[in-house]
Amino acid sequence: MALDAADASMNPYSDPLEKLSMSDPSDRLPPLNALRAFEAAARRLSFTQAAEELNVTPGAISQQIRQLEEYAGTPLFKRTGRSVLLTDAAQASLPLVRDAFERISEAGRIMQAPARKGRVMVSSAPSFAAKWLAPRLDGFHREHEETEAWISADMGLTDFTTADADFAIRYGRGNYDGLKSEKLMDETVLPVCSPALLEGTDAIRKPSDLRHHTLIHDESNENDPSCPDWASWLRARNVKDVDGSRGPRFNQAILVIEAAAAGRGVALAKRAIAAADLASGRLVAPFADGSHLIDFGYWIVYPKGRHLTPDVRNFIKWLKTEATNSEVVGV
Amino acid sequence: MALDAADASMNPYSDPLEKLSMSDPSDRLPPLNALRAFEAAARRLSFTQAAEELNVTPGAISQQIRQLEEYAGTPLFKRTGRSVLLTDAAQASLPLVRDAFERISEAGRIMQAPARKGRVMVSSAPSFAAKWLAPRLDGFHREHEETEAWISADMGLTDFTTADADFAIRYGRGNYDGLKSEKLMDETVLPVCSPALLEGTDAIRKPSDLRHHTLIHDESNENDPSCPDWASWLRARNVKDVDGSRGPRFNQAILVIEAAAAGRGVALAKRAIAAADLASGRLVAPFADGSHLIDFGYWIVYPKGRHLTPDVRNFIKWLKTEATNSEVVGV
DNA sequence: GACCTCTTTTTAGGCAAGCTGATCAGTCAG
DNA sequence: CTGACTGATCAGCTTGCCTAAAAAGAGGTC
Repeated sequence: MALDAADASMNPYSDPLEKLSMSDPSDRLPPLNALRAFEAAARRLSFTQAAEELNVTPGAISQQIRQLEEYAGTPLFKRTGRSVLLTDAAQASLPLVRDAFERISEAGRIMQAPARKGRVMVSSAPSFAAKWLAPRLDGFHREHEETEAWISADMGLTDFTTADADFAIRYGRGNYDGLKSEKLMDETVLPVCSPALLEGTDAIRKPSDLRHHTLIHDESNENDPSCPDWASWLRARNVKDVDGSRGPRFNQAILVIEAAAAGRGVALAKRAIAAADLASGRLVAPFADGSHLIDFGYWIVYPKGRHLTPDVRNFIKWLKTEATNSEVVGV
Repeated sequence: MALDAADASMNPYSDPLEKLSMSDPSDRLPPLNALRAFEAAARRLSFTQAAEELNVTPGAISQQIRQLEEYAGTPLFKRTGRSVLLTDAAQASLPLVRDAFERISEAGRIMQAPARKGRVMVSSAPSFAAKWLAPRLDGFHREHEETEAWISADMGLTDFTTADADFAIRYGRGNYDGLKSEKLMDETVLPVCSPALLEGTDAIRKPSDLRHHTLIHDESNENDPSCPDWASWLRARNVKDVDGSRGPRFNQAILVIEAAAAGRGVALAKRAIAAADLASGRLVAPFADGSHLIDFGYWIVYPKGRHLTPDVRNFIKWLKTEATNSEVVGV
């Protein structure tokens, strides 16, 4: 279908202009590695930080940017000595560059899919991984013998641009920029303690009995205003003669659980994290009505546009079933 | 907002799995240059052709593909000895890769926009460029002194992946895969000849007079069934005693025009290409009702998603005005 | 079945891109 | 002014990438 091959070349205009259409095709695309430096530098607005991110020296970034500016024929950064700013040309092209790299990253994952077959890699907060996820993993493996799950327990937000987890389980409100999230389950907090504390002279039977016991505090909930601390829990139950502020504090849910299980006192613990120990009898919930639903919950999170393999989808499906069961059973 | 920085690391699962999340981030993205080789090889289904396209040897492509396959951990091509086929992994990732490169290409253009300011680069068929576009260009330059137009007269389809024209003017039906097209103007064919042929003993006054003259044929219209040749033109006018098949044939519209202007005979010419010579009196249209509207026309064409600079938009606007004027005036 | 042709692959070797490390230069705070 | 931070530059080295040439397969042909 050479539709306009109709006309041919011998005309007075083709000669002096030929070099335009004949410009070396290899110049058509920007230098790709330079683009990566550009993207990082533009995102951080700092060559130094871009260099750290890409594990090279600032000099390397500087040269890559210069190369790209030679390609563009125009500056991409305004150097102000102390910091760098984007020029209009850079600003205008950046979204496309970023988008392109996201696609390339996703394409890379898809290419690797066959090699990863039978493997699901999940990133999760350590406490949740240890106390909720890990104990259930055998069940998944029994259902899906061909699939092995790799759990990566990470602190902090999972950065999907550098981590290579298939998805993450995050604790929060579910609103994550640029990420798709599906609710896994709600969370509730409730008082828990070692069964030993239900016996003896200071046996715990009602909230006011707490005055004889150590209160263990979980500071990992600072970001969640809906999550009660001991003070507000006691206030809600009209318990006046217990000081809700005393007692040890831990910044990790798992430490709270372990301290309570060791009999050090009564903790206001997350149900999901305490569940396994409640089931085994290592911990007990002394009050029937102690539970308190909070705003934060567990979410299955992955980048928008990510293609999930069948293995991953199976795992997520299983996770949701487990979550539903554990909520129904109250464990 | 370290939402799930709540939990920390000391748990039995973080150790053996740490290497997963800690995998070198530089491995996250596929090797970019290898990706370009992959895209070309996948499109052509041939390493050899991909090598030609990228101006390298087949060996280079082979190595790049191997490198990418090492990254993917799985083959991307099935080598059948005679040709190569895509594996599922390659097939699945290809659309994303292609998309990414389109964005990168577009980003590159945007980066170059400031350097190209004041320049509009148009690709057009040689005949149209010489006979319609070039004569009008002065008018554009008078209206937009700050903008210079560069005309690239190319045979064949403009390949926007290698050419760096801002847009192309194509002759055809306007349906081009993956390209956006806007109608510039229709085309009609009509008999034209040198004014000398209207005088003397064999002066042309009515179609049947053509029997005394040479018929010049334009073979550049083979693809357009709606475009009449001399035989069908004569048949439509019930002229029986003229042999519509005799006479010289040219495969380029501009040669047809020049032959007619030189007095060699009567040509069935495209109005747009003949217009300038008709206006100057170098050519005349011997018959009042000789025109015949055809299906093919002139289209302004550029890749979907291309960002047009103000200069380019001005030029296109001017082109459309010129086209409308020339159609109204019938020139 | 031997041969021919058209592939991709595999080597060794060379060139150039890219990085480093040190130095220079500009900006800003104290 | 000085110290601390930034990016720019340069020489030198490393490494990625390409070429050239030969090799290995797969069809097709005589």
